[in-house]
Amino acid sequence: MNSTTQHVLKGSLSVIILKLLEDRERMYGYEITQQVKALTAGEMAITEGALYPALHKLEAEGLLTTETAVVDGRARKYYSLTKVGQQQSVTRTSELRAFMENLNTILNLKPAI
Amino acid sequence: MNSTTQHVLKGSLSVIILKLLEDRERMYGYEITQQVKALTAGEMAITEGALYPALHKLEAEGLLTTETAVVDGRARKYYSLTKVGQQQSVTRTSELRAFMENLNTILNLKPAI
DNA sequence: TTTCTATACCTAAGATTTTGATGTATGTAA
DNA sequence: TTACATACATCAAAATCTTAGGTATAGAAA
Repeated sequence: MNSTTQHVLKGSLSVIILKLLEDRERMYGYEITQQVKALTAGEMAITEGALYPALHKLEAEGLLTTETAVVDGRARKYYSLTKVGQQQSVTRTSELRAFMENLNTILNLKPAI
Repeated sequence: MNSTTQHVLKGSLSVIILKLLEDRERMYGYEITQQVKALTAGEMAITEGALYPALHKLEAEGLLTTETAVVDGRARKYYSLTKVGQQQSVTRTSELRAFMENLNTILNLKPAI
């Protein structure tokens, strides 16, 4: 993962989490890290030190709920969207899209040279 | 400016600066803040507290050079890309584009519902 | 004349957030 | 029995931004 990706990823982490949960309904932390890697052919990686605090924050804000389960002898903590979380997912996703359009305007500037 | 934009903007600030300088060759700080507002119809705003430290950092890294001038009685500090800065602008811009493609893959996931 | 707004630079304390390391524990394959 | 993948989590240090403030000129408005 290059450093540009690393920096921009920070700001979009919570939106990515919300959107993945919109798609899957129910995911656990480790699964999220693997899913992001899979969807981006390894170009994006979410570290655990960033992921878990972000999940806990979203939970504290009331956007996620959790339920724990033991699967194959290992504990898993499943996260899913609350009603507010679903609304926020829609809102923030469209905000992120709008941001990307603006960013594209800048990236597509033709040099005066 | 919404909070999603605010968060994602952080990570892309330096690339935006580099790209604007690729387009314009020579800009001063205040001009950069105004140009970003203009290009994004006011949806993005770069605060001075973020901009100036970022410019100084890029200069310290050797990507930008400066020259000062007095225009209409006011001091201006013009920034322009060094050779390394030009290369980095190309590199980081393409990294940012790649990031956006990956992000789009995630944002375009269809909910299982 | 004074005040406000726009232009133009900048810093600094505090807040937020991430990195990178570390810790715990189980299952499986070599 | 060693190593790796799975699975949770925390924490000190580092990085970075926000918010607020400071300095200064020019022009317009009151």
